[in-house]
Amino acid sequence: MTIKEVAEKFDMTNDTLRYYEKVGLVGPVKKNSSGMRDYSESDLKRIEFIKCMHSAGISIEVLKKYVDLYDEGESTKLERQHLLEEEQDKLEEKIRTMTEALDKLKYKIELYKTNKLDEYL
Amino acid sequence: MTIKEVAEKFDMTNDTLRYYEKVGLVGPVKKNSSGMRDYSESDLKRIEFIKCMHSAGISIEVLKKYVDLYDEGESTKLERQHLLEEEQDKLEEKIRTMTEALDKLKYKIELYKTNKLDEYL
DNA sequence: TATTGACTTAGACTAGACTCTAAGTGATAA
DNA sequence: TTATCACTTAGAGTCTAGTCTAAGTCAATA
Repeated sequence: MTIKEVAEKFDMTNDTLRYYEKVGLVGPVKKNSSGMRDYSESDLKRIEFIKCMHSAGISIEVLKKYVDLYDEGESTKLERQHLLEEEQDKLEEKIRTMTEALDKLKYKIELYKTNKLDEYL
Repeated sequence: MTIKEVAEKFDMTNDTLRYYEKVGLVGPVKKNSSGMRDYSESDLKRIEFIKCMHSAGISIEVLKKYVDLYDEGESTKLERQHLLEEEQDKLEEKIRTMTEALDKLKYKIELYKTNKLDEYL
């Protein structure tokens, strides 16, 4: 699969895909006889996982660490699990924070709708 | 209330408070006779609201726009409401995205725990 | 009185995550 | 066969949201 096709599939830019490869999140991606990237199935699966995790707010740095541990092999299994568990905690905390903010936002919108605004902001 | 006290109360830095004032999110904060900031109750309420919304991922730019509309007065009420409704939609979408990612993360951790990992990454 | 410490300002710097530019290569269409 | 187009690289530039620095002021303590 070409870089363009991958970019379209995952709705990201070619630049972002090359950037992910440069920092070592993906690949190195195989090149065809003309030197152009040809993404494999497993490249695609990595990209999907990374995109999903990154869109949830997990940093490139943390994802890179995970990928590096993965590439080191079996011996890092437990460390990888712990890394994921930490990210799970952070993610749950973030969702809580956002849900709280959402509630406040909804309350404020309610004030607007019922014309009961007399507050600061 | 001094800048230090406010920073402690909301767990942010003096620098961030000055930055918020510089971009017009808060204040202008009153100064005492020695030229030092003395935050009022309504400054504190703004800061609390802004901190909460920003921690949920609403950008400084959007918050600034809201504050500016607020300061323009009554006539912008409907526009402000619409702005908040848009942010509500975005926030709900973000929470959905993050919840999806969280589910995938939990599933992956389960694979680690039951030693069923045979996948990519 | 001298120094310490918390504040003030303007403005430079930083990190993270891209995003763009310039210069070049290879395959295909006119 | 020349032009066009999608790709390649290295490296520079951008944006957001701070964060830090330098130089200075003021009040309180040694």
